Amino acid sequence: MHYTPKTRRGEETKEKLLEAAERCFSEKGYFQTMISDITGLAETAPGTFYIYFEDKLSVFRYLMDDLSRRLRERVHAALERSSSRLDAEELGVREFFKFVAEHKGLYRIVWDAQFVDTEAFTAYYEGFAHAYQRRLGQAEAKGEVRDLDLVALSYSLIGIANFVALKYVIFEDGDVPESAIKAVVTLLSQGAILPPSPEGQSPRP
Amino acid sequence: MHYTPKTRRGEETKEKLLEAAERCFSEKGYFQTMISDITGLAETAPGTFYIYFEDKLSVFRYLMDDLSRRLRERVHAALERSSSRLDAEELGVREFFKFVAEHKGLYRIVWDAQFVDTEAFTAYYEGFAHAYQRRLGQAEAKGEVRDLDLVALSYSLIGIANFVALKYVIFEDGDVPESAIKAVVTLLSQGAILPPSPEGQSPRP
Amino acid sequence: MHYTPKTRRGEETKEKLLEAAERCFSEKGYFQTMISDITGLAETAPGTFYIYFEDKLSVFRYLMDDLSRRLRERVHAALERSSSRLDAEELGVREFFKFVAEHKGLYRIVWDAQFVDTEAFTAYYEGFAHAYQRRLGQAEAKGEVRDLDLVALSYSLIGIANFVALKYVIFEDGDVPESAIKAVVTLLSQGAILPPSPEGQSPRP
Amino acid sequence: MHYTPKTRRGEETKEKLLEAAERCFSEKGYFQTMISDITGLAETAPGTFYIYFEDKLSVFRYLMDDLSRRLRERVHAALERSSSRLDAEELGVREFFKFVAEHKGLYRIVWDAQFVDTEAFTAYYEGFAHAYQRRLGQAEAKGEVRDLDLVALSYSLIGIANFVALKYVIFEDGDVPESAIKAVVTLLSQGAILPPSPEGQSPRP
DNA sequence: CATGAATGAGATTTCATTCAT
DNA sequence: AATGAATGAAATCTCATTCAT
Repeated sequence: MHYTPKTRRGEETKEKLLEAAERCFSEKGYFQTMISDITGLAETAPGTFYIYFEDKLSVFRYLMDDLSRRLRERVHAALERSSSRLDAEELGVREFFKFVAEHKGLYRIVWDAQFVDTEAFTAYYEGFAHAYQRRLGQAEAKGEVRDLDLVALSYSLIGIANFVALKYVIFEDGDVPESAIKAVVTLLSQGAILPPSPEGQSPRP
Repeated sequence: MHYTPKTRRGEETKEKLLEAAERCFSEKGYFQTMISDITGLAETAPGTFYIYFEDKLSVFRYLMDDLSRRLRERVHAALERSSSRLDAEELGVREFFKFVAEHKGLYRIVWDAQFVDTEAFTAYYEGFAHAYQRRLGQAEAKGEVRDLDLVALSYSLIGIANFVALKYVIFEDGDVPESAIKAVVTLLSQGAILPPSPEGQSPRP
Repeated sequence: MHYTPKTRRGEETKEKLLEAAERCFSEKGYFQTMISDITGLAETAPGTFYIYFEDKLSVFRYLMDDLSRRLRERVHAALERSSSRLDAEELGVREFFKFVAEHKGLYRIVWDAQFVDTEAFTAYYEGFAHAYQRRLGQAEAKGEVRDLDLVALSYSLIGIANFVALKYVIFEDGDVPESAIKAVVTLLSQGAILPPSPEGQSPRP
Repeated sequence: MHYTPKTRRGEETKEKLLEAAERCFSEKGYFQTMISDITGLAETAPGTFYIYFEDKLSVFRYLMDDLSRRLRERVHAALERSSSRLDAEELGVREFFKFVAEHKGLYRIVWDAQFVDTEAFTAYYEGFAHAYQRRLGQAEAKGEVRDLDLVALSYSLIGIANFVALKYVIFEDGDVPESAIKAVVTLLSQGAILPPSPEGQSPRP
């Protein structure tokens, strides 16, 4: 697979290349990143890249996997601290938003993956969704989740987290405000769209 | 802008090229689509492409705009038929899923847009979100929507629709089942994650 | 050779194409002029060009010949009116400057010719030079021209006229001032560079 | 600007490319020279050209500047050795003819420049003319040049040198004969066209 | 290990010319 | 006569990858 450096210097070079690749991919996307962009940023000669990596796709895959693993770990750790399913959801999205803000670049890479490496892209989301469905299933058994299509539900929840992050972190380049988190949690727990009441008065939750 | 054909034959050729471009982009993505793929599929000489379009980006933009316009029209028409906000949401997502299923190709193009044309990508979602926020605001005044951060809410709803479509239409290449639509509508109206019941069967971590 | 139009309309079209070609060649040069520039300016379809001309080179040659012929005629007519060789030179350069100013475009075409059609280019200048040498030879016999290498002399005189025109007409886009004509005539008749006089005083002509 | 090679090998390659470009441009002109002609002659792969130069125009400009600089240096050095203005003119044209003969290629490039790069073309001649005018002005103060329009005079002298070189070096592919140099020097110092004397005898200067 | 020059296949793009209408 | 769409050969340019030093 990847060449494993045998010296301290080699390790540093590989590290520099990986960091440079992450930045390039996240800023310009996979296809618009040239090897020379990466080696330029890493301040190495073009040929050096091929000492450590097979080719462009190989670094991309490595970064995808790395991203995916780190995100899972983080979210998983957050869930450990939760006392209820609703709590878990809130901690989960908070952690997710934090992760996205910290690794804006890596996060963007995922969007690019569908055409670079369709399988990796599918696997990424399906992996998340399956774990989610398992947890939702357990919670359902305990009466903490309504009896609904869990596949649809898991993708709905992933969609919410992704698009709220997209808006605040990617488009606005900021943090997700508390009001938004409250909106998400309320939507999850009570819904947001109310049936028309005959008298039209605002309902009490 | 685009060259406007002066004869029937020219019109047909331009049409063929647009269709070919749509198919190529949706199957291989923007960057992996070569002009020669497009002209090959359209069965024209390479040069013919340049009679009608400036370059690859120009066709891409055209398709993006076209997609956006058609989707809005469809959803808007659906909303006209709705009797309540909740009804509107249901009709809206149904129409959206139908559109995605019918134009799977065009829909995929949007995902590719962020690196091809960041502005167009942002504009696309922001356009949708604004319209959504306006409608939610009106519904809120009528007590049909909870008093929540409407920006976060609009992006949540867009996220739900997009990811459910991603799962069933793109990943599974099928239709969105009724059970999924029911899950979405229930989530919107009543929420899906319930607070731990007072009887307190303690959740297991 | 060229197609000869059989109708009034055809004649007009050919005329329009020739005028357009002249303007394009003179503004952008031969190689940078595209057939579509010419037909665009002439307001005809691209195909129409090929009804009247074999190809691009063919129009270029036509224009070169035309230019050459017209210039000769003009200069020749001027020389007819001259009473002495010196007079002829003055009238000749005046007529040349006038012609260049009136046909700035056509004149420029000549410069382009050396690479388009080396032979035409050589022929153009050699033609001029020969005629010049003949006249200078006659004048020499009459004691109106010094006994010098007439080939060198003819090219010197052509060079003077061309570069003075280049400066004032092409670079400055104006007319050649009287002072410049006086300088040229004085140079021709008395020279301009004086030997160093021991006392260093300005000489009297 | 241009890429600066970091190794001896790179330097050699750049040099080979420059020489090849010079030869191609001078033989076929700018527009008819293809990059592949240059790389073919330099015996490199097509892509190698783009390591060292941005594009065709960039090499052309480089060669123009180089030519101009070298010619100035040569002529300047010649003038240093002159004892009078007339002497300077003779040494100047001799040096010029020698330079043109040695660098026939580079010299031809200039003629092509007006459509390739109008500004460079104008700058080239204007640069020469200005320097010339300065020197003529100084000589005039010393009574070594007649009181004439110096702009016209400088372009006349440049024109003479250029067209005499054109004839003997470019057209004839030989050297400028002594008789031609004598003709030029005589023209400059005493003129060549004499006013008609009533008796028709050769005048004495 | 690192370098950076060289490669060359392949992509984009141009445009003179043809030809059916 | 005129049109203008279509052609396709040829030119420009890119960039992942190799390899001698």
